[in-house]
Amino acid sequence: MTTPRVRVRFAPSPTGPLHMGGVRTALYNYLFAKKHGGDFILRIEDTDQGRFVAGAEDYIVEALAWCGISPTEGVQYGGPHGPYRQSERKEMYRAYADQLIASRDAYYAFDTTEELDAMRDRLKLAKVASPQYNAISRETMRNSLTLSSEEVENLLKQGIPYVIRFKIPRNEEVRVHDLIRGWVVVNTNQLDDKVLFKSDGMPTYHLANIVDDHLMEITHVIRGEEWLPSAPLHILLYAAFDWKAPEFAHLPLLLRPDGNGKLSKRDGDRLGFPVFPLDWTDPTTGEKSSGYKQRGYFAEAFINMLALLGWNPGTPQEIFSLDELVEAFSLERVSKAGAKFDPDKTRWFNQQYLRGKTEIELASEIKPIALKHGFHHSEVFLAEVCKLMKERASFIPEIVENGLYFFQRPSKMDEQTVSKKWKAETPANMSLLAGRFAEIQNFSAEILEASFKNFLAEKELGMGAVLPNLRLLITGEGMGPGLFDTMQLLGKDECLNRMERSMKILENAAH
RNA sequence: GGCCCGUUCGUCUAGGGGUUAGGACGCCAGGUUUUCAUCCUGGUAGCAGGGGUUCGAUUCCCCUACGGGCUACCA
Repeated sequence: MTTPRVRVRFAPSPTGPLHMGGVRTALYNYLFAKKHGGDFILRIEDTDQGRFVAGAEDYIVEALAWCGISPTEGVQYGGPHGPYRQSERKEMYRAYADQLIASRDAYYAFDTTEELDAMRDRLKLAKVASPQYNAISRETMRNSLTLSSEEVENLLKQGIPYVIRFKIPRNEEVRVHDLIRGWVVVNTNQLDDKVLFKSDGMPTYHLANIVDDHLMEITHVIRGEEWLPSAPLHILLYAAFDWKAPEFAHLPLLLRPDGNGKLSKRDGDRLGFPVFPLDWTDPTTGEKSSGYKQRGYFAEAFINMLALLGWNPGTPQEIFSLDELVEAFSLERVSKAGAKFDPDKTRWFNQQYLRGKTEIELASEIKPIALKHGFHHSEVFLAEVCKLMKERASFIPEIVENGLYFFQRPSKMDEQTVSKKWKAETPANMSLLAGRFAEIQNFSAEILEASFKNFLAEKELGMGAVLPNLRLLITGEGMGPGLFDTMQLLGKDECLNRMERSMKILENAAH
């Protein structure tokens, strides 16, 4: 007997943008598939027509693509097990529901919403621990178990709306084996007769999921912990169809950074970090949410951070490329407890990746940002800026935003530096310095520095008294990268121009 | 409420019957730097509580507490 090829799936519903928790689930599926030389399938579970959100599917596909998680088969990718959108598989689910009716594992239920509510209220009043449609309460409801076959026939013929419910057996132990948690045992008395097929002609998640996983030959179901309570139902469903159930692995949840509870979009807004991979605008409300990509995060850093939230390689290594993650990944090293998301650590990861880039790579990254500011500088110039700013930025946009003076003349002088360093005798010294710089032919950092130091020696001045003021005139700031490097990049004419201009600004401000 | 899952520094985590309980992020201090950042060195801080089992429990078992998830004709 040969072990079947590993096949996993990520099966989101298109009800909105893909949350970073969803990205992590997709990532773990992808890593597991690649690790075992298997397939990663992207399936869209759009059986709830009421919650369908336009553009959500495209968002999911684009977000995964940005992350470098590419499905072997799936929606918008194609493959031999298609279609991969459940709404397009609608017809086939009905036959499976009928099969369970025929085998008496499922039944028709004609109860209205009002009747269901009344039943639950009644049970609540009777202090029943968990009021639900189950082996006991179904005896009092209108379904094909309580109604005569003629009545059922009649109702069906009349077109009375109905659902198909799964008949959960009474008082049986269901054992679910979870690759992360071990055995989980649940008594069927805790389970209710789940609706498998809705009155609108669509299957529910439970039916569609099991049927598709079977038809698509899924070997491992890796999904969020929120699905653990319904795993026993799924086991029962596989048994009813007489299908071999896949292996299960329920992933710990991603928790909010402060307090408790699972990470939500609200937390991102409140604490100022994205919860989505890409920007998203809600098509109905127009509400905008920012994404990691647009905030300047590298996909590799984002993925690296996500991989280590709930999994660890068992070695001190923290920086992993996607290929390295594939190599190192194993479900055994996934932790059981939920993990709080840490925006600071995410920033650190991004900084590590930024460091790893060459100046040329960074230059092409900042080009569009510079352009947005109206800066049309050459790539050579941009690369020089990146070289000077690289160590002082965690995000790509910071290179431009914290170094605006590379692109434009400063219009105001940093107040703190002015009040601390700018003295009565400073203007005279600055003018003298400008005169020295004007004589320099080869305007290089080395020569500038030498000239500057000569000046200090002659005037018997300290570095700390003069240099901050020179920086102020050139950049308008009290801090920044090596000043002589900055000046070399800006060039002689520009520097002299700035010195004169900035001194005028300071002069005017003094009056 | 019921059922299920979980609990090692503030956070992510390693470890596992005998360890000075290790690392990373953050934070703090010192050094380097004209400055800021980087970098280097060091520091702070943790086994939820109570019972067992054991020569010995943070590690195994039970209980409690706390946290989370589920409890729809949503996924």
